[in-house]
Amino acid sequence: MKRAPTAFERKVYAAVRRIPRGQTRTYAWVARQIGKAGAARAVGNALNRNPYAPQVPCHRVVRSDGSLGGFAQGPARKRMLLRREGAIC
DNA sequence: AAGTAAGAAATTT
DNA sequence: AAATTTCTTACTT
Repeated sequence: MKRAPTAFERKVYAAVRRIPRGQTRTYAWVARQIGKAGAARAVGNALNRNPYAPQVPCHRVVRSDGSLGGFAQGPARKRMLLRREGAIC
């Protein structure tokens, strides 16, 4: 299972990593930061295969509606992390 | 290389 | 809420 991190993934990780603790961003927001507005889905894909799990706070990325959407580790995990950061509380 | 399948979204009606 | 659209990666041929 070797996958080479592409430029797209790299940008996604960088953008998500920039998210300050206690705040959430939307997939569209990240997609726009990397210059691929509209690729929100692709962003989710990159996070799903994120080889930088502890580096990339994918749990800080939520949908535009404020819903958690999906999560590789489970939505419960995301909810807990966000609650701890006070992002949704 | 080309085509197909799937993925955690967003937008529009 | 349902249907449609859009982007990228991975697998298969």
